Amino acid sequence: MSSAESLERLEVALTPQERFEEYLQSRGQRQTKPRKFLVETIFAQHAHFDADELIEKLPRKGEPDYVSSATVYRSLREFVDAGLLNSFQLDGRTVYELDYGYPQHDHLYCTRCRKLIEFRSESLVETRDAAAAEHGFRVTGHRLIVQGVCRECAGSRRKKRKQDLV
Amino acid sequence: MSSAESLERLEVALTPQERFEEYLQSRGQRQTKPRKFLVETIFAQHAHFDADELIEKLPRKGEPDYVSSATVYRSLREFVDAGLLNSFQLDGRTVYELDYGYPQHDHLYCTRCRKLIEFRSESLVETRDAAAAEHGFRVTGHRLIVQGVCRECAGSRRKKRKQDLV
DNA sequence: CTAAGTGCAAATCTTTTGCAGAACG
DNA sequence: CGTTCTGCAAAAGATTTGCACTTAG
Repeated sequence: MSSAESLERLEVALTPQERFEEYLQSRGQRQTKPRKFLVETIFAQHAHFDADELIEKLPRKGEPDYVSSATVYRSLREFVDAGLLNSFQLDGRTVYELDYGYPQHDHLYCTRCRKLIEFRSESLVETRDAAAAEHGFRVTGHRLIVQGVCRECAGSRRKKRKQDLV
Repeated sequence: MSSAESLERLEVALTPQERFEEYLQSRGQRQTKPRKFLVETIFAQHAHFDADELIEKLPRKGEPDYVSSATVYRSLREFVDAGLLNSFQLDGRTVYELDYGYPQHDHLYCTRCRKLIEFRSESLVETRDAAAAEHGFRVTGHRLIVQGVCRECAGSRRKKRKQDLV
């Protein structure tokens, strides 16, 4: 999974597992071994990850607790739906991050080392709402990614690489 | 191509064709019939579009000026590189918009009708830069999409659809 | 001429889906 | 027990790529 400068975790009433259980019950769905195992694995660390990176960390086919990738993909969507995870697109793939128990934030994306840095900005939300209001637009959320070069990469003065995208 | 509330076009010294020609020359690449035709088609209107929508508007196989989709994809990337177009990800696909000759802006995305509304905000950029500065991050650009419901859709009180994503 | 560009078809990559058997409640 | 889930493999959708032929300069 990718490294990332992270924000503090918040106090929450329920554990992710409990919260997910509520979600499942409310929809007549079942608490299963793969789902439990995935929630556990994902919340065992704070990091951004995509489906593939998650699958890499899981037991392989044949080993105990193996989960097929179809189930991984299906579960990730449920977790987003349940409010456990957030997702967004980056360089073509879907990136997930912990949402439940973490404050709303945005990202700085270093195009050199591909690191995602989280940051909070109150005024950003205000500006967003003001702009939306001018268009009679009712905001439900937003996705902001600021591209650039992080402190570390800027320090080690390397020349721009071809991969510095978008 | 999708409808969109649009911003004014700016004054620019070169036409998109000329600008692209410069780009090609600077890299020892060639001005070809397909490339010329694509630039012409794309800049003939202001709209957001993806590769597939563009291909739909082009002549079919067998007709004059037909361009293979491989070439469409290849060219779109060149146009972005050349600064003619901008691109971003939306609902899984790559969306393009005219960049050369248009002011920098962000988007409101209506999750009901899928319309993209452009808006400008000076303070947004300032806020972005301030936040980035706190992390010693050198900004090269950003991508912001504000999700919600546009005036028209909010007016015609329809209930939320399943597709109201992220 | 000859390097760059194009069309075609096949290959990738990521994610989704149909289905038969497994497992919750 | 009746559903809901899962694993498997195949499908799908978007984009890329290898290659032989075409074309711009």
